[in-house]
Amino acid sequence: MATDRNFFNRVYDIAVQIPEGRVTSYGAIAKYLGAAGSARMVGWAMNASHTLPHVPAHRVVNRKGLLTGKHHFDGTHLMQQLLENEGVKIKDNQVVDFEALFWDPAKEL
DNA sequence: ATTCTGACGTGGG
DNA sequence: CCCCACGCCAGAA
Repeated sequence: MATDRNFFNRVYDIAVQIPEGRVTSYGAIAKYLGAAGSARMVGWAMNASHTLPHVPAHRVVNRKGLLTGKHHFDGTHLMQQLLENEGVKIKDNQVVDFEALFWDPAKEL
């Protein structure tokens, strides 16, 4: 894995900085990383985050605010519960007031 | 090395 | 808003 952790590290670095009760999109992170258009890789990195100590992957959703990655968590509703626990309301696998809770690294960071 | 596949995004209709 | 097709790059078989 030479291609690697550097890319993952970058994603984690951003994800970890996501404030509680806030959410962001893969594309936003990807864009901030300079990998705009390759948002998939961000998701891929998140997959690897599964092995890391603590990465708030539940705060990362797709551009529609849909909890696309909830399937990758242990439970089926773990991601939703985590978000709701932070004050983020979920409606039909979708973040309520997504635009209001949206946290753009390129803008906030 | 070749071939999918994938936690996405964008553009066109 | 929805649906469809393409692009994008990294990793696994």
